Amino acid sequence: MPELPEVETVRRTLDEALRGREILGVAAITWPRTIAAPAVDMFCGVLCNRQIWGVRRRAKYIIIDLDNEDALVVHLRMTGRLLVVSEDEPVDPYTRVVLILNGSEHLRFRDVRKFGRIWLLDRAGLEQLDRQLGPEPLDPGFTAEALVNLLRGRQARLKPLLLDQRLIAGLGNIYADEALWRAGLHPLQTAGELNDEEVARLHAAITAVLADAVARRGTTLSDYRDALGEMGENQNYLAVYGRQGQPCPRCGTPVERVVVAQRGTHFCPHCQPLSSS
DNA sequence: CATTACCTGCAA
DNA sequence: TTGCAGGTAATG
Repeated sequence: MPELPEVETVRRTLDEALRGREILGVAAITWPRTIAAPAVDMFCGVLCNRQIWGVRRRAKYIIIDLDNEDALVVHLRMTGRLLVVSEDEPVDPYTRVVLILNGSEHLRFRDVRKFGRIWLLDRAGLEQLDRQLGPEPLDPGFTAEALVNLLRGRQARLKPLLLDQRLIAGLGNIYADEALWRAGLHPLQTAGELNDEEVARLHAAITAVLADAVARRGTTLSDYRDALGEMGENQNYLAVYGRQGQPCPRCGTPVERVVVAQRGTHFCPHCQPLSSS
């Protein structure tokens, strides 16, 4: 479900709700595989009576910094939600982990498909995670020149490359398609064949698509909600994702859907020609 | 590079 | 009943 804009929106709402708060204990872990590391006993022991410094994001990971320099790291995968609610709120059947906060509230992890994972990592673990991930596309250091260097010599096609978190961190299936549409580039285009002007267009498209979606608090197609349970608005502004058969907003040509690297891929055959330059 | 696995719900 | 879904890791 969630890509960079959704995770960033969860981070912001979570930081507001959790900064300075205390985790008093673990009320329930009803799907233990959610806890990826460490073992559940140690997980609960370390979390008990920890204060929360703040909430950060790296790629699609939520990082909740704790007062002992460990961090609770959460990946929502497809259907995960992190919710701050009153302890009186009924626990719905898809809730997998419940943490008890001071002030009679819960931090709940809800996840229909059980793909989401939570880690309790020390500083070394956080650094290792960071090293596995490519640059943050909304950081100032992510320039068009940086993207030129990342794509140079690459034989892979653009769509799968944009989904590779080791190259650029945070894009997923929605925003990869939206960025390629905005840049006027075909998803099957060989990355290394782009000229500098095309890479500059792709860079501008990636940053604009992500920034716009953050401003609209993410895309809610079904499961995604922020930490207060609110939906996003960006689903009302998608150009091609999920719009196969409907007119391209730029030229009116019907949007096509193909499968690339096992992922549904949406594009405008007129605005996104496959060139061989 | 492609396929499978992890899971459940929902629409066709 | 089948296939598909916003993600990623583990296999050939």
